[in-house]
Amino acid sequence: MGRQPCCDKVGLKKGPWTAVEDSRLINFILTNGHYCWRAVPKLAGLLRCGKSCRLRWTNYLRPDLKRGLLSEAEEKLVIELHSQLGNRWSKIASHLPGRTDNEIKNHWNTHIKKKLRKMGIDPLTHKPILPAAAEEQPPQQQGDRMADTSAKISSDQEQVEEKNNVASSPGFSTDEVPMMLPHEMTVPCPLSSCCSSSGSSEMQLPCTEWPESMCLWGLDDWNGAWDSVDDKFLGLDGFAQCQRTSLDQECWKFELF
DNA sequence: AAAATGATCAACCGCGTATGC
DNA sequence: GGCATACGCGGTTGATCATTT
Repeated sequence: MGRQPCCDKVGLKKGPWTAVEDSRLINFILTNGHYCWRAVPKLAGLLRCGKSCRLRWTNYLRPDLKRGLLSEAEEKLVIELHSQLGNRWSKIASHLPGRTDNEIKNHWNTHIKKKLRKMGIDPLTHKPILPAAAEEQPPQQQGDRMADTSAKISSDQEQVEEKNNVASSPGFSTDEVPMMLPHEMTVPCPLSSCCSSSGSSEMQLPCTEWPESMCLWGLDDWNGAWDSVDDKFLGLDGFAQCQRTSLDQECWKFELF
């Protein structure tokens, strides 16, 4: 018996997500969390399957995601973890807070593989690949080179872990999105110069441009309007609404209501 | 300036696994 | 134990942008 499709695909939308769809999904999860991905699209008013919603949330919309290229230290940590774990991207991602398995997988295939090959290392086995190079260097030296690389990577891994405080934080697999309630959400600002984490349990949104230009996680056409009189964001179509309550370390705090 | 090629990454697909009945 | 269902994972695709010819 064939496997049932994850959802009724008739009439469901595929392809790139629009800003409106994004905002609907964000608002739904911010206000309700997700107890069942299959139910999310229906309840959020989206013509998508639950799987697509989950992927969009975990890989792009989740507020704790870092954006941008992996740093050199992160790259080396990925290499080290890949040598131990293989293509278990979600496991690897769990060691890099704010990074997704998809992001790491893409980065591996587009950047890291090439780098390793340039270094004469097989990205699959993490061992030297070039027979010519093997002839040029005695085995001991090769081993030393690998040991050096490993040692350097381990050192960098420590730096990354220290930097990200991995040891003390309960890392979770990127697809294992924890149930979060709105009051638990913090939203790192996409503008790097803007925010620093305050540890507040309140929802925080970027301060520099928003609300004037509706700069919310890059959603320039956030579907709603800012009420400058009451300092509130009034959403449309039943979207969640929030109110600016205070300024903390250059980040406005918001409370959903 | 236009076409060809390459690089990047968001999104999809299908399979494996966990869970509940 | 067997089946149905939902979720998670990894491989792959394809659209878009950048670079080269």
